Order: sequence, then structure tokens, then C-alpha cells
Amino acid sequence: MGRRTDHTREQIHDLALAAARRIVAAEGLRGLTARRVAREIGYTIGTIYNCFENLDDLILQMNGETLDLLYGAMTENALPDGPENALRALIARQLHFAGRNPGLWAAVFSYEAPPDQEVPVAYRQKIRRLLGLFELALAPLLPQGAAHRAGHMARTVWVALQGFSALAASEAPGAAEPAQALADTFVAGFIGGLPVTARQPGAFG
Amino acid sequence: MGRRTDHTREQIHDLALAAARRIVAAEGLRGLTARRVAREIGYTIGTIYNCFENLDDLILQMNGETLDLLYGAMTENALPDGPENALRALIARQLHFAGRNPGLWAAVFSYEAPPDQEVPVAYRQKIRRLLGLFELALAPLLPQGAAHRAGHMARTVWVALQGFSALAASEAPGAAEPAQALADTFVAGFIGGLPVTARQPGAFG
DNA sequence: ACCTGAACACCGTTCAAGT
DNA sequence: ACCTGAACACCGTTCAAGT
Repeated sequence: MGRRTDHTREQIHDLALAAARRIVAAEGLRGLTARRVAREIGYTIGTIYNCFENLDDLILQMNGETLDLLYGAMTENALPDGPENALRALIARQLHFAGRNPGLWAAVFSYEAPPDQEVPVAYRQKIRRLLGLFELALAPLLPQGAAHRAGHMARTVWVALQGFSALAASEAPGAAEPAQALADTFVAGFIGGLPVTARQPGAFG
Repeated sequence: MGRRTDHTREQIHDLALAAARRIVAAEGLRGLTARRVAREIGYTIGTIYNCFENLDDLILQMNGETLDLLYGAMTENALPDGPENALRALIARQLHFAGRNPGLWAAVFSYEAPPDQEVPVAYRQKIRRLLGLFELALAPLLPQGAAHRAGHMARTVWVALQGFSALAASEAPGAAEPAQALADTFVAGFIGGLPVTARQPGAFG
């Protein structure tokens, strides 16, 4: 048989990831198979296993790209002035991203890694970088002397946001009570609970 | 070949669900196959398709049972006095359940239904029933005249809790910053933001 | 060096054949 | 009526064979 020289190994790698994204965006993780990716990029199944350790590796790399896209969507425009507005914008942008990319986002949160494999460092860092955005927005909302809790608060907001964005990815476009509305209630409550001096009153009132 | 009479159809149905629970508890959704369930209960693959429409149907019924178990775990003991304590207890119980049944809980939140199939009414009701618990606990925390928002608030807490319980199901037993700690921060903030008169101060202080 | 495709051990799902 | 198991069209993964 032998070897083709149409593409470098790296090009094949990228072609495969792009095909995977197309499939998952259209049909979810269910539609994704190594053989189908191979078919869609015009190579054979063996070639996929030349570029990726296995299908889990491919999925993890695809999800890593999705986290990068999310980071891009959250940072491409300047955040509004004021820490509270910045926090709200970060949340709104993530929900918007999840709503616009339901299949890809579902792939991120509904992927169950095999029991043996641990999360790669590169993947962890992509999440850390997103967490950093929340940390930065939250720090000014904390009272004097509690700045060291920004990381903990950011993680709290981030984890809660996983619930809201999972909903955003699964809900129909015109949902009666969209994830964004619930997230607004969450932020109103959460920020309202922060013991800061200057704050506009009564999002609940 | 013919037919066995060892078990009624209903017994086979329950045997299959029990086997599925055992498999998913031990290995996650990845280990679950229709053929394996058949093997483990001593019937052939055709019999599984006699009792369930397909594998998705089986998973949905299994997840429905998990929601019932969760409801049981949340209601078997009386809730502590005071609406705030009750809410905290509900959240703690759900996180505890997720932490003790990581595989089964992951199956609930990481299951992606096929695009065509909609969620059965019975399944929706199981979720509604859980939401009802939160609604009941939250109502007294709302100011006069805002009782009609209890449903919305309950949904907000519920959705955020999905994030925390997903974390609880995935974290190692001795996690440095366990889901429960983040959920505590969430509740402190969220309840703190409610404009109620009598409240103990400063969980954030 | 690396693409190929057969091979292996699985899948989900269907359905004629049997009792 | 309903359990069986072959059949079909797929899988993920491996690896000797080829250039």
C-alpha cells in the first residue's frame, strides 16, 4: 500500500479534529466515531490511530479546542466597567457560547473519561485560564482582607455556572425560563450576599 | 428454541435494570451494553429487546430509578428546623448522594438523549418532585409578596446544584476543595442576598 | 516513516425460527 | 406469547504488509 504525501501528519491531525468538530456540532458525541472521521477526511482508520492515541484522546483534544474557543469568546471584547458588570458579562458570554454551540459544549461536560486516564495538564490549564477570568472579576467585589478568597469564590461561580451552561446547551431557543434568567437570579443573589459597602439594592425586591 | 418460564417479563425487566445499575455503579456508562446486561442476567440479547425499546430506554429507566433513590435519600430523614437549615440540608444530601454514587449520578447528568427522542413525562415528574423539595424550603426565605417566585428560585438553586453535584461525583474522596465547600459558599452568598429581615450575618465576613 | 486494510473482538438492533 | 440466536451493519483498536 504505502504512504501518501498529500498532507503532513500535522495537517491530518488538524483535518481530523475539524471533522470531529463538524460531526459533534451537528449530531453530538453520539455521531462521533474514529472510522467516520477517517472517512470524512479521506484517510483510513489506521491513519487516525497514527495521529491520536485513541478516540478518547481525540475527544479530549477537541474539547480542549472548545475551551480555547470559549476563552476567545469571553475575551475578544472588553469587559464592561465595574466588577459586577464584568462578572455578569463573563457569565452571559459563557451561556451564550453554550447556547450557540450546544453539541460541542455538551461534549465538554458530558464526556466521561475512562477510569484509568487522568486529565492532561494542558487541559487543566485551559480551565485554569477560564477560572482566572472569574477570579479577576470577583476580587474587587470582596471586602478588604478577603482578597485571598477570590480563587475559592471564582471556583464556586464556575462550578455553579456549569449547571447553567449545561442547561443553556440543552434548552430550546425560546425556552420559557432560559438558563440566562436563572443565572441572573443566581448572580443577583450571590453578589447581593457579598458584604461590600457600595451596591445597588434589591434585585430581589 | 422457545421460551423459558423461570421469570415473568416483569422480573426480567427488573433483573436487567438491577444488572445495569451494578455495571454503571462499578464502571460508569462506558461499561454498559445491552449484550452484557443480557449475559449477566442469564438471558440472550433478544430478551432485552423484549423488555426495553432499546438501550436508551433502559438507561432512561435506570436514571429514573436513580432520581427516585435521590428523592428517597433527601426525604428519609426529617429536615432540620428553619428554612435556611432545611435548604442547606437538601443541598448537602444531594451532594452526599452524588459523592456516594458517582457512576450512577454521572449517568444521569452525562446522558445525552438521541436528537429525536423527547424526555418521558414520568421522568420529568421525578425531577419536578425534587424541585418541589427546594421550592418548599425556599418559600419561607422569600420576602412577603415574593412567594410566587419560589418556583423560579428553586429552579435556580437546582440548576446550580447540578454543577456542584457533578463535581461531587467526579472528585476524589479527600479533595482539597470539595464540592460541599463550594456549595456552602454558594448558599451563603445566595441566601445572604435574599432580602429577608432576620438572618445570621457574615458567612463571608 | 507512515498509510493501508485485514483481522479481532466486540457493539445495537432485527427477526425468522422454534416451543 | 416470548425466548433464542443468527444475521446485518456497524464499532475501537492492532499490526503485518507494503511503498
